[in-house]
Amino acid sequence: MAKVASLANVSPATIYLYYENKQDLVNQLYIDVKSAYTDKAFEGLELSKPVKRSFETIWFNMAYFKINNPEEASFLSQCDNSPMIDAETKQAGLKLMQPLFDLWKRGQEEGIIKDISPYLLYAFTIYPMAFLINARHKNMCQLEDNVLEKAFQVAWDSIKV
Amino acid sequence: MAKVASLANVSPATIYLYYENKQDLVNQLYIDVKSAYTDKAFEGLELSKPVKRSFETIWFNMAYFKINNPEEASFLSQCDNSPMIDAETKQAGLKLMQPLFDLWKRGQEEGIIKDISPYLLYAFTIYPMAFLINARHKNMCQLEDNVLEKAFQVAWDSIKV
Amino acid sequence: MAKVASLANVSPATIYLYYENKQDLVNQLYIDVKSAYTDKAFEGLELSKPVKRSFETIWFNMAYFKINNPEEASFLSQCDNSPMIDAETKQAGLKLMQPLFDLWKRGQEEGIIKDISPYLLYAFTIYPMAFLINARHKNMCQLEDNVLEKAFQVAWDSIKV
Amino acid sequence: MAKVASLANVSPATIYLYYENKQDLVNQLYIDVKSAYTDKAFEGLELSKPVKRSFETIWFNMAYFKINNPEEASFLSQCDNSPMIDAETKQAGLKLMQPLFDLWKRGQEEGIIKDISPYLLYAFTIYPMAFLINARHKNMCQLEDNVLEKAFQVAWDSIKV
DNA sequence: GATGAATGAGTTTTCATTCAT
DNA sequence: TATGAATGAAAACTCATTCAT
Repeated sequence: MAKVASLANVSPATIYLYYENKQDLVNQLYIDVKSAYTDKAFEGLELSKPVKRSFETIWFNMAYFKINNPEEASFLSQCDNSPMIDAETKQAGLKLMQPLFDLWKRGQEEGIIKDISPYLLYAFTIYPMAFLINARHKNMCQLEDNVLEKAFQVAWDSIKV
Repeated sequence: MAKVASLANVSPATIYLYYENKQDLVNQLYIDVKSAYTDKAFEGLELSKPVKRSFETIWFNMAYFKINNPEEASFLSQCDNSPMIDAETKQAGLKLMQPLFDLWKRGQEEGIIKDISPYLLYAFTIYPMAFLINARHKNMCQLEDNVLEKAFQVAWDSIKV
Repeated sequence: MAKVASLANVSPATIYLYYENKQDLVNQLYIDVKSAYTDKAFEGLELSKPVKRSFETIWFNMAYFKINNPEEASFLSQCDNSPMIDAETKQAGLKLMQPLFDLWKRGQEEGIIKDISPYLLYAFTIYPMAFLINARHKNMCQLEDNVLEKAFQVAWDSIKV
Repeated sequence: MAKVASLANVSPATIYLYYENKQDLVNQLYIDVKSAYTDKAFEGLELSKPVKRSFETIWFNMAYFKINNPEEASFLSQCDNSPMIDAETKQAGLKLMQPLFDLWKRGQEEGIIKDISPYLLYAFTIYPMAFLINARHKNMCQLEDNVLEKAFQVAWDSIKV
């Protein structure tokens, strides 16, 4: 908290005017970052377009957000894989993904996407990005545009009927 | 460290006879758990069998390890998504996966598996399990055997040619 | 101070327009509550009545005040038994008891009350109430009217000649 | 806590090896001081002696303890009149007074002491001492031996049949 | 007169680490 | 090898007080 205060050029006590405690600060930050992420994700989404097209848009939006904002991406990935965020807040974070879940449902109704739980769809198409970004960040793998194209192909192959 | 010592029925000072400091303890623990995980993963692996068969064995071995050892799985997932483990140690952990990488290479040479970086293969077939186990742990999704079968199908579809 | 301000629907800064600092606020509050207490104590007092009669009136007035205003009673008792109030203010509080001291003096002149320091008289007849109210508050003892009558009897027996 | 640590010539952290937290420290201290007090109180008590004699012994023991240990006396009086000690611990403190309660019961069976609750007996004979010691400490009243004798007389008159 | 926002100087508590034995 | 006892340094948090508006 002292470091956060110092970065914000305020006294530690000031933080407590806006957040109940450290946990509350982290929770709210998580929601804020997740919102920025999903806002970007659904940017330029036209629901009149075919399901695959829309999914592609969302997928690349997410990928570019993570590539362009590695700190935010790393923060979200840490939060999602640890008990540092309480269940309630995580649930609220998931709700922000609703448009994607709706799209998948439409895809399933159209017989384009496998009829499986959204958790599975998420796990195999969106969640893998975190790993790739992480690896990229450590210079362990490149993510040029053609690799990204391939990655999307893999994601789509995994859930298309 | 005091809590670890207490759980081990040992004085805190004793820990420092075996580990240089906390970071060292965590690093070694990471390698130990990762070893237990990969040991299980490659159990019963017969390289004479076809690539898909072998991959299936490994995949289910991994899944069952995570389901049966949720604390270990959660620990590994936390480590892999945070800076708590240093890069060097993470690299050492990855090396333990070598047999899987070799198998994939063979699959690629046989024209069965997509010709993409092992990072992509890992990201889309193995990494997603962490999300599912996590979701399962929070009672957000079930992982009965038939769901597991479906999940494997998704994983395989993502990387098969 | 923030909590006090909030309960008063006022900004913390506003408190400092009326009180120099926290100590001053507590001091003034002490005098205010003590005044309310002694005001009640001497209510309906007719000095024409015999000493014992008047003392009885005062004693029961005090008892009922404490029973009906447990928060005020507890506050006074805390103040009187701690260094939180400065000596000067405590002295001022004692002065509010003057009518009782005068009554005792009269009783002593009439040879009805033991010829001892008013501190002793106070200690053995008034001060004990604090203990009883406290005990009552913790459901450790009842204080129905007949118990109160007995208590007064005890108090009177202690100082009557 | 820092001040306590400093007085004890230890680091603040050391306190937490012996006490869970500040509340626990205060609670244990309360019990310790109360024990020292009651130990003194019942010193030289011979139950073969008559009730009044025994009570006198206890009463003066208590008085001298408070006179000789004003800091301890003040601490106990602050604790007993404030919510700083939790109910459970206060109850434990009261149990240390058991021998006095037993004596009173005997006195009541012998028809020497008024047949009233021990809370009343305590409130009117023991509790007043706190006030006197306090007043003495502020040079508001003297407590020479003859005053003490008088005070005991008052106490005894209040509860004797 | 009133206040919203801020804070300096504290508070209690934690924790990785050490060292004499 | 093992440890009980200790701690320096820092953590999270609190609170009486101030001041520009």
